[in-house]
Amino acid sequence: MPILERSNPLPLYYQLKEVLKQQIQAGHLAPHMAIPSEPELVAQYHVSRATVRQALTELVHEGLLYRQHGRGTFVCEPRVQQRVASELTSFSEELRRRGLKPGGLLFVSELVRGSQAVREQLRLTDEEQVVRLERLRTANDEPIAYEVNYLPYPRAASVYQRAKEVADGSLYHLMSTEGLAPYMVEHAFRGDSPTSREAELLHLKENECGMRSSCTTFDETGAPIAYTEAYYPSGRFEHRLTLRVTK
Amino acid sequence: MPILERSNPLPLYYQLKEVLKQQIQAGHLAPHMAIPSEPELVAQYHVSRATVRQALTELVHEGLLYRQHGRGTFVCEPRVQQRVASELTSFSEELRRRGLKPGGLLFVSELVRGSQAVREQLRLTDEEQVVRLERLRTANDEPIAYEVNYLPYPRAASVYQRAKEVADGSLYHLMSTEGLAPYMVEHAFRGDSPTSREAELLHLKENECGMRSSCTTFDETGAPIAYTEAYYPSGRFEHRLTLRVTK
DNA sequence: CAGTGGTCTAGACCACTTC
DNA sequence: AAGTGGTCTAGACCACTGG
Repeated sequence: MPILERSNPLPLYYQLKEVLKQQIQAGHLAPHMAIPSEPELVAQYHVSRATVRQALTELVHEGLLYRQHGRGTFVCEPRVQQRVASELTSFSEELRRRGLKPGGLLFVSELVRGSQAVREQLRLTDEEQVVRLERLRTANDEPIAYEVNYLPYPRAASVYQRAKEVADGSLYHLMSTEGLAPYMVEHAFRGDSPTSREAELLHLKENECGMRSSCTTFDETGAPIAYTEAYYPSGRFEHRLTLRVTK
Repeated sequence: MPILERSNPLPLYYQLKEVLKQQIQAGHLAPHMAIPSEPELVAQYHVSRATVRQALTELVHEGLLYRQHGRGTFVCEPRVQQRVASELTSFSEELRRRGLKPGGLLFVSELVRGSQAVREQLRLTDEEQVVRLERLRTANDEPIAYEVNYLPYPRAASVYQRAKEVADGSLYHLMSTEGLAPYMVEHAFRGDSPTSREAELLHLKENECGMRSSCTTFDETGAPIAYTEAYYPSGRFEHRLTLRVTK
């Protein structure tokens, strides 16, 4: 049983969370098994019950544990653990998880005024411009999606300068390192036919149909930090999203 | 300033949450405005700081507030509040929000063995059957989606008996009242062409394309409680989902 | 009944922001 | 320096579950 380090700058509840996470991943705490009760954890790790409860409450929110009043605290199924943990993963990570090799081409990275729809979504003032990234995504070197990202300019200046890094990588990850951390996204999906440019880049026949998605990303304060439009031709990629119910 | 009732069976932190929610909705606490500090709330409502923090922490999780260390606690934008609150809404509610009149026809409600895909998703044993509901959804009396729901039978027996109620209503709501509360859903979307039955019911031309979705619903323990397949023809409905980033 | 998680208190010290 | 939220303690009583 590991001991929590009081000299460690990381909070005790956070250290306890990490210990429990590792025990779950290592299989010492199996799905649907009760973990030690709160008083037991208090005794084992020499912390107060409030600290134990803070650790457990956060693990419940992260989908690793569930509680039952009067019975105990239990380990969630791996299926739930993974899905809740992956509520927002990058496209490339998702491809790797499905055993595909992610790749991509960055066609354009430019500063433009943007269409009215884009300006509305990003709530720009009259003077502001947008960073526009145009990407062709590939899986095992086959084109599977055409994607255009828009970011509000003065705020995303540093992302613009590092735009070349996102050709086959994660825009969300780059944004997070530059002070534009996604907090919430709204996705919209609909069946649609491709534009001529999409048909060309994705090697589609005239009437081949697919799916179009729009996605607006917000930071913690509710400010829009990205707007993305993408086209997925039929049969090459399935978009998967995990939601939890807020009661 | 309302006073919390100690004789009320509802917990103090819960009463405080409700008071703050009402003040936000009534506009007494405007977006991006700081709410009273934690010590101020302690004094105003005569509760301990731990109680105040429990109320605030839950409101942060629900997307109504955000905290900034050293600065204060602030009200989220209505846009964020609404979207986070609607992480899983019923189809009919969603239509009403968009100003459309929801409706529907229940074609079939039956007990069947189910395809292998369905049986795998619901993790059925060899003896178990599934409840199958087949629905045509309408908005303003126009068909907009064809949907088939599967529920694991012995568990969903009471839902099966009340199946007629869900023709134009919410299956999730009915399930919740019958001990099958959704905790997590996994949605998958892809562009696709309609089957002949879908084309007929939705009045589609041969090559008209649309979107197909599959959705598996789980309860708190990770047990699958529903599996849904749906087809949305192009141009009639846009599927919107809100996600929050778990860090 | 004993054991579990749910609620609550009255303190304390710290890290961060602002002035 | 003053005020904010972040962490932590050592208790207490309650509601729910199980044998």
